[in-house]
Amino acid sequence: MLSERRLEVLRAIVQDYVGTEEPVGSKALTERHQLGVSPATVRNDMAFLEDEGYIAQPHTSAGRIPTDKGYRLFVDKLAGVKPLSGAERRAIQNFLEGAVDLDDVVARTVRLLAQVTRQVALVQYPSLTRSSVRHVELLSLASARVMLVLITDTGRVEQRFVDCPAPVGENLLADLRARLNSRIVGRRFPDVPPLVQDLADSFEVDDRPSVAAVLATLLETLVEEKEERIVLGGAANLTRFHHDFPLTIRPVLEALEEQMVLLKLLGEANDSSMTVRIGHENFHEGLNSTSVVAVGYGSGDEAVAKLGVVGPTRMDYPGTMGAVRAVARYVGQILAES
Amino acid sequence: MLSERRLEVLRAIVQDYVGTEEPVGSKALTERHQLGVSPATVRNDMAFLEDEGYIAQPHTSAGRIPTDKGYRLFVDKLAGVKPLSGAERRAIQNFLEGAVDLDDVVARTVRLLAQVTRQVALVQYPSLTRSSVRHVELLSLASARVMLVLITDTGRVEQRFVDCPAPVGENLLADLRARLNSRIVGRRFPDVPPLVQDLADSFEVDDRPSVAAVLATLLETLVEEKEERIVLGGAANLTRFHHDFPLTIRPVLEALEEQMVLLKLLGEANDSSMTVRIGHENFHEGLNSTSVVAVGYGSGDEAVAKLGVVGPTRMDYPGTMGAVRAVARYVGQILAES
DNA sequence: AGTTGGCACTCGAAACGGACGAGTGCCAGG
DNA sequence: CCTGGCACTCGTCCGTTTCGAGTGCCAACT
Repeated sequence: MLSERRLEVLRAIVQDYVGTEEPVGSKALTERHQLGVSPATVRNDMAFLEDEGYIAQPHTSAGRIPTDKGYRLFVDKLAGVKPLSGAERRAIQNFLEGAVDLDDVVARTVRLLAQVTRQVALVQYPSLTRSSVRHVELLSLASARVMLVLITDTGRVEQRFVDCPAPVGENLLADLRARLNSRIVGRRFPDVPPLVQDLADSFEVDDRPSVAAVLATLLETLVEEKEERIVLGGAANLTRFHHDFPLTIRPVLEALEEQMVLLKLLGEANDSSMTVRIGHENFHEGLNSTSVVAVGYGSGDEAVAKLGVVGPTRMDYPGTMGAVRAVARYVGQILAES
Repeated sequence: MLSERRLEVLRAIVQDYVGTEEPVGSKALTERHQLGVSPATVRNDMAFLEDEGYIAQPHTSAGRIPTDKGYRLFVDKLAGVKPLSGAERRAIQNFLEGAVDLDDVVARTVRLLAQVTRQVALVQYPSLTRSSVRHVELLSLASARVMLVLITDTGRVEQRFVDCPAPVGENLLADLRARLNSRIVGRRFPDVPPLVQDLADSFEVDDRPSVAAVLATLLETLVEEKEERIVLGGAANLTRFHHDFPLTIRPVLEALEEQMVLLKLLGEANDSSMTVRIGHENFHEGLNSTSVVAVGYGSGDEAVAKLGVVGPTRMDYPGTMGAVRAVARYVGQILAES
């Protein structure tokens, strides 16, 4: 077990390194923090911390920098969540309240988050699988071509084209629309399939294939994963770190363009509590020197999607966590109002 | 006027510089191209070209690089549009045909364009102002709260919330929906306003304020500019150039995050023909060493939106122009089919 | 007039090398 | 267990040198 003072030394190292971005030595530490001991003692502690894998030195005769394990300990045990100032909170609220629709809420959120944290922001669209149905609309485009529009309680709209095996009349369409809505409006997506399973049977034999086609498309839309879109912003902030190596920025940019990767980054986070994944804890090369701070947000008690930021492992964790949490809360409020 | 050979020298300089990314000298030029003259002669020509402002030298005793003016001449007079290979064309077509809806078409297009050109790709959503109305749907959310859904012939869907001054019954809603659709379906957006101007008058006095509110929101949606969204991809390609200066990548990334800037970049392009804007011709600092190649695309004869790429001024213009044009054509085909 | 070879010159990039100093590990004494 | 002292390491900084690609100019040639 680490003694109280050694923990304190680790905390000091993390704080200084995050501030200066330079390896921190024993002398500088004692000068900038009241540890009550001499540099020599700190050196011993540092040697111990290094043996345990919490810190490392880039090269001999240089200062120490925290390892992923060190940051992990810092986040778990040593760091609180720094709340935002009142002014910042008001600014967030004002900015979000100007949004006109869901797209706008998401767009504003991502900009806001990038600006406040000065890092790369990720915002997942309210997930379909946790949403419920507000309305289903069917439109006739051509005789055998139908457009299906699905509206969720989070304000999201999905549309699909359906090619039916037989012509579909307006009466049939109206009938289907009415029955469909009466059955599934207000239902959660996962609950829908059993509710519509036998719906085709109640129609004329000739119409059943067409009805089945529409239903199939509907169910497909409900489970569609690819539509768990994630919006990204603040990529320019990447240039604030890595100032030496455009080489290191490359893989990060590439990773950020892969929706699948982003989904994983946010997706593995636990539902409501905040998740911090540090360095190699992200299962993706190229993100090995970045950390992800993510948290769920939602219109009510339950999280419907996630948002978060991606930054260097050497980030200001307390501040970032505070900002992420605050933004998530306000977005939740805004969504609840609409 | 420039002699034939001097033009040839300029072309050779552009080609070599684009290939090697290094200033090109007189000796190397004569070795790599059959100009039929000696380095000394080329030196004279270079001096002339420099006087005229087509090329410049980064420092004394270095080779020459083309200026913006030089690239301009190259693009206008010396370069053709290099068509893609058959294999590339087939790959494009296959990739685009897998799209399931408009969002998917756009997403695939931007990825494709970034991949083919190995640069940053921009794709503008089919513009609202050139679209026509396919259907308007009205849904009751709460007694005095209505959701308006507008569907365009390009498959795009816009939704808005409307807060009405008075409760809106289902009958009223159905009535309004029917009348609205009968008047404006199939119309171009700019033609809509006069068609609905007097619509409120034909309703009960009590209902008129609510109807007016819905109409107001509808008209607002029609003219909304901000929704001329532009999707961007391939930002990682930025790191292929600028390998020396992460300093230069910064402003570009920042500019690319501003929707307004992107709109301008694409928007000033002429309707159907291809536009190439080189270096300072882009009215935005930070994009002074980048060029934009843009072209309109559309489902029919007319362009409904633009797409293009952003790359360094030292880009392969013929190849890029060929790729951009090819992608635009195939996207147009795909849109026409759906 | 246009082209060519020769030549002196410029100047950035790369290689070299020593001084500097922050930082370390270790040890003996408090 | 803490502390001051000390020898050692090694990366960074900075001035110097070397090297060579490239240039401009000029006289000679066609």
